[in-house]
Amino acid sequence: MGGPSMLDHRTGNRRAPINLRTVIPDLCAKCEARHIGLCDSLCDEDLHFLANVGRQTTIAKGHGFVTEGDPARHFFNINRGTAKLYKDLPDGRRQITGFAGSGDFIGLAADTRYAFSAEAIEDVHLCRFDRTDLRAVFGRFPVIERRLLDVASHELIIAQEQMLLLGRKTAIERLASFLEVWHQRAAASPGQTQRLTLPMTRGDLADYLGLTIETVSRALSALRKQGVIAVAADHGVSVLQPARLAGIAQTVA
Amino acid sequence: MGGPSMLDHRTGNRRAPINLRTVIPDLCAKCEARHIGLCDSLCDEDLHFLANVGRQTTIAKGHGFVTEGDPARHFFNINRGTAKLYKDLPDGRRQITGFAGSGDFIGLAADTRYAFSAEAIEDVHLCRFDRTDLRAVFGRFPVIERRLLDVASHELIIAQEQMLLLGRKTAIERLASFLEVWHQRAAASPGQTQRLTLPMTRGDLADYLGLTIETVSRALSALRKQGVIAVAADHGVSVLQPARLAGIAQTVA
DNA sequence: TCACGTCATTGATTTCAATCAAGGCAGCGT
DNA sequence: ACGCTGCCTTGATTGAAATCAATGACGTGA
Repeated sequence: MGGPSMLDHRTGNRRAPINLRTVIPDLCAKCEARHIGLCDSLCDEDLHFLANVGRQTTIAKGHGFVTEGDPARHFFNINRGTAKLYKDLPDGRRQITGFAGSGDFIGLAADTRYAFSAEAIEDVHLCRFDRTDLRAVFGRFPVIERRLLDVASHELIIAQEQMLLLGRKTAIERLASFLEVWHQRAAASPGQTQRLTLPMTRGDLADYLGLTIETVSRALSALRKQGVIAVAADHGVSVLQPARLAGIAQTVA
Repeated sequence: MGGPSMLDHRTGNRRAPINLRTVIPDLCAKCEARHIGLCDSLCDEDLHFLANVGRQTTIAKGHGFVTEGDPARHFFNINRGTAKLYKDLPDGRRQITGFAGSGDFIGLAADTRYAFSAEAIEDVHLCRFDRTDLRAVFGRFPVIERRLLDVASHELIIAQEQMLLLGRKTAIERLASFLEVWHQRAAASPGQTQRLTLPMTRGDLADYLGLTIETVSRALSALRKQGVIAVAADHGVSVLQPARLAGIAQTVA
């Protein structure tokens, strides 16, 4: 205790990039007992502190766990599964603002009340913790606050890209853009190359892309007939021609 | 030096809300010499530090000062005037992702490169500073980093609201939503009650709402014919029936 | 095995906003 | 005064996606 690495995590001046996917689950110290990883060393006091913060929870597929307008008491970090985040209009129209998967953080877009609703589209394992506790975490580990600002900035970039999609792209361009993003994400993680398994239904896709179910289906068929993708029964999609997909998606660079 | 207020701004534990509109311009210490206001007291070292950070600049109406894809070297804080932030597709389609006015912060939605372009739609006075300097500012005044996280969170909320607008609202609902927001904002600041002067052209409005110029014009005419608003020549709009406007806008709550 | 509900695909028709087109108005420089 | 340009409005027509409609595939439970 008191060594240089100790100082590091307190000041937040650590050089090595810290991935939130590893940082935040470690806050669920009580549940998963993976205390180390936040930084090189933690003192007993830190461990004791972390042991009382997060709370591991499981949300069954199809169940909501955040409701727009409710007091924003919690933050969430997803360990496994996928959730959809959405906003509804009084007459039932819905806009899905994003899908949150493993490692993703839910609850940034909230002031005193949640600005969105959230529902599990697969069984979701997540770590829940109080906003008040989070404030204490910031005080103790400034690097986390810095990291959250980076996360928020990145989400803003994504959001602006989605505005471009919703405001100015055609149906087929929207589908291609979506597949492009998920293809990139899948390719980034080591494993299979071009085969994707999308966890969401056509309805979710429609609500995400600002279209109807029928138009999503037609756009997928169009891409399939052009030989750009292959569609399987189990929500599986194979990207056969990534370059053409990117071209259709109007990806700038 | 060393008093309680000193401790406050160093630890960022100040209770009173700090408005970025007052905080960040003060970083332009060299230009405006309004050093006090960040917190109750600053030591000589702080003043010297602040005197070398921001740089006051003026951007003439119609001129761009951020280009999407360029290395993101600077942050900006607007002191006066309005800028539009936008993304373009290769074929010229444009989506304006937001308008930044007095006190607003530009540059959060950037990683190593800008994810958007920015152009002044009025003469803009802004304070420019380097991202590298900003990092040092964070180290010295943690309260600013905390405040920036709040700002980013709020922008995420706005962005999600805009996704709902672009993905699911009709033309007239989009116009009404836009006027509703600007009406609220204007009403919040003391002064005139219902009269707005919009700084942007119909074209900008169209690019912001995901419509065409003609459709924006028609929607404005429709609202005018319904007696909800009155439209003046100089981009002036008076909200005559705020409640009906909100109803048309499908504002949830 | 069958009935039922959910989800997806495809076709026919309608509709809302885009496009095409014309004209008005204000500012500006010559 | 004149023409010019940029900006806005309004009308006529077109078009892309929504809506309406029918059908098929799949999983589940009786």
